[in-house]
Amino acid sequence: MTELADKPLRADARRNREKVLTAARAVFADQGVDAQMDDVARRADVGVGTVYRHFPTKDALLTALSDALFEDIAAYARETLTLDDPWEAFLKVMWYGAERTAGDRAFAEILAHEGAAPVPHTCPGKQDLNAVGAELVRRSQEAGRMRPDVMIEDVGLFMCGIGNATGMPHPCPDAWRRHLAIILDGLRVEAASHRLPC
Amino acid sequence: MTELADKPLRADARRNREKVLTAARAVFADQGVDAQMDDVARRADVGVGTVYRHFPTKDALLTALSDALFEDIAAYARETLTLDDPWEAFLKVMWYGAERTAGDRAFAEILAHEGAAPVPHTCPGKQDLNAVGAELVRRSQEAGRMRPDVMIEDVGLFMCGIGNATGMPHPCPDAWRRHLAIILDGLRVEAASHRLPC
Amino acid sequence: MTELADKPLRADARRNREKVLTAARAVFADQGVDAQMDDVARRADVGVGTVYRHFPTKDALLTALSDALFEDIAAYARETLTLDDPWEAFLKVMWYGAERTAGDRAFAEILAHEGAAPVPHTCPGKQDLNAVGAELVRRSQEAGRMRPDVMIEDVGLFMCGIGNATGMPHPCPDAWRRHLAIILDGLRVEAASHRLPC
Amino acid sequence: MTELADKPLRADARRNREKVLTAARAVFADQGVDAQMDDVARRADVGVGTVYRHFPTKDALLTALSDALFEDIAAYARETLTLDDPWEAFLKVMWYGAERTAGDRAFAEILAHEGAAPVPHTCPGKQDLNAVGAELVRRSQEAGRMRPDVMIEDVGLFMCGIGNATGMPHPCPDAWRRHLAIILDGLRVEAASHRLPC
DNA sequence: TATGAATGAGCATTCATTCAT
DNA sequence: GATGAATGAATGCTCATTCAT
Repeated sequence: MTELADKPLRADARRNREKVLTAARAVFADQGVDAQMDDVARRADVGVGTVYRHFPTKDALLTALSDALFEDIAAYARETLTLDDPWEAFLKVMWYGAERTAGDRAFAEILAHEGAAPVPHTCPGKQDLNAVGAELVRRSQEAGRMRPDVMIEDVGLFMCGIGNATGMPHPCPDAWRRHLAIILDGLRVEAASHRLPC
Repeated sequence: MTELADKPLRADARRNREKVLTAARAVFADQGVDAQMDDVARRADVGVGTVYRHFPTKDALLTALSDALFEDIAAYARETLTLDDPWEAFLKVMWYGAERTAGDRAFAEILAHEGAAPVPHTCPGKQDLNAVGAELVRRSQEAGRMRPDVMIEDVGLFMCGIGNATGMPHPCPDAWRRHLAIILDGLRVEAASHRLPC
Repeated sequence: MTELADKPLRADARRNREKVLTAARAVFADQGVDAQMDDVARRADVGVGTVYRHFPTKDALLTALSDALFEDIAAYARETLTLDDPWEAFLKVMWYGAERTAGDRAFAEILAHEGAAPVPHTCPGKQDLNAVGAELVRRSQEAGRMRPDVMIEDVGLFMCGIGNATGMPHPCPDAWRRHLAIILDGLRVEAASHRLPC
Repeated sequence: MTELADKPLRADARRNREKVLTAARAVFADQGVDAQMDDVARRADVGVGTVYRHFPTKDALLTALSDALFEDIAAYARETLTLDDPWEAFLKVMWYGAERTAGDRAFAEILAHEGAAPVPHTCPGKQDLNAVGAELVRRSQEAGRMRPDVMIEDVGLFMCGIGNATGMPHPCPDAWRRHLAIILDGLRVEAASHRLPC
């Protein structure tokens, strides 16, 4: 009953939590948000009850997963802040984020339905990524490489588009790469033909 | 006994069919493909049976809705073929199509999940739009206005991205317009910084 | 509005009633009692409304059909009453009735579920057949050809058994003929090994 | 940790499975195959979900029920193989099987619609019963007690007939016993007046 | 009067979540 | 704590019957 007595248990619990998260990541990435909690449990080789012990609802699990992914991209982005060329840094982050998004069907779906999404707009990972992203955008614009009328919020739109482009019929494998390449070209100062609306 | 004689009956049915289509358009546009048939019926102010009389399955209804939208955009596109400037024509079609897509959550979802979609790849409206779209792309490229490495299939990706971007949190209303503007700038010959991958 | 004025209409109506009955006979004989009223209407080449004008419910239609079949068998049976040999007469009726039953899936099903059947026990055709059948049984027993412990009510059981035997897997086509042949042999005086129970 | 250790859980599930089976037996025996899954659940005093946990579809439940009944009769039949008199053995099995069939409306219906039945022709219980039944028939015929032109497949027809005859209006309770008695008399060598058709 | 479109209760099945073991 | 069986509201679809035209 003491805190020490719980420790071994907690280690066990943490291990289980990891098993659940890993399984959930695989299952949702593969089948999208409509995958079933039972599938997650089966893949984690635990009972559903255990999944629910760690994540009280399916939405909570999806949120944890998404937040971790946002956090991961944010961490990557933070590292690029040390690079000399902010535009190159921005490009790297976009390619990295798109790669992660394209590989995770549930994440792409969640990005897309942000309106009625299971994941709150304000989860920490997303906030983080927004902050670093904004800095990258600001520096790229200051360096005169990115068109000045782009806002950090626009970037979320790109990601969402990329994610959902996965799986669309297209003669090229990884067609999303073409999608992103065009967008990135459109973001360059040289590309701006008009000022963005709004 | 004349052909006109039985019109009244059909007129009634057609009126109801329109009511169903209108209701379905609203409900699915609003709630996406997971909206319920009962909601459609309720909104149309008819019984579910009536919905099913006109459209034998939910998928059939979704297909009818999507196909009509494809057809509508295709018709618009066909008109622009008479314009002198093919690039301007292409721009107009993109703006029109995006406008339609952005306002219809179900259509955007269907575009996005083309793989396992309820709507067959080969519905006539889609074929139509693809044909006219391809022509617009070809002419724009021949006129030296659109980067030559773009394929008609890429355009579907853009639409899908635009559609799913709707509803994302963004300080601008109609944020998708910014998304599209950037993409269109990225499509110009002047914007191409590298050849597209694949 | 006079009776005469209605006459032509009634002729029309009678013709329609016949069309419906004929179609219903074919449809129910083929698909059993679960066939749909719409199928009957389609086969009769009339609207469902017309079917319902002549027969207020599906059960009423099924009853009319069954009753006509009972009546038909009863008529056949009445003719055999003129034959010299009552046992031969009985045999003829059984073979005739079985033939009709085996060819009509709905009739067989209705015979089988008499308990919760759509058709009232007391429809005239059935009463008729019972009366003539009872006479045939009585005479056969008086002539010393049929075992004396058989009751007319037993005969209904045989028919039901025959009807439902149709369609069972069996190496012989018309396997029900074997079924009936055995039953008829079992009904002969010579066959009785014990008195029947009850 | 021993095999016995997780028995309690399984015991609980098995108890529920039994409850479902018992309820289903009663409900389907009473109302036939058209009885509803909700009724089964209500009668078993469990949620529908529980019924579906143990039997994935209604057909699977019906199959389990039928197969168990076939198996039960087959077991009974196997015991009679040790008796000296094969004809007596055959009679016992027929009476036993008929008793079981007469009390189960769904089973009788399934026997009758073998063609389009929910239960596969090849369920183990049925195969079993067929095998033992064929042996009983063969021995009865070798012993010169059963008419030689009877086939094992004919026996299925009798059962079906018996089962469906239940519930028909008849002055005797258990009228099917008279039906069976007559059939069995018809199967004796002495009863054969002609060779069976086909 | 005939038509067939409209109705809606009914039914098999699914799946997020709870809870007894 | 972990397990997985139990729960039951929800959902797509059917079909006997009604009723406006």
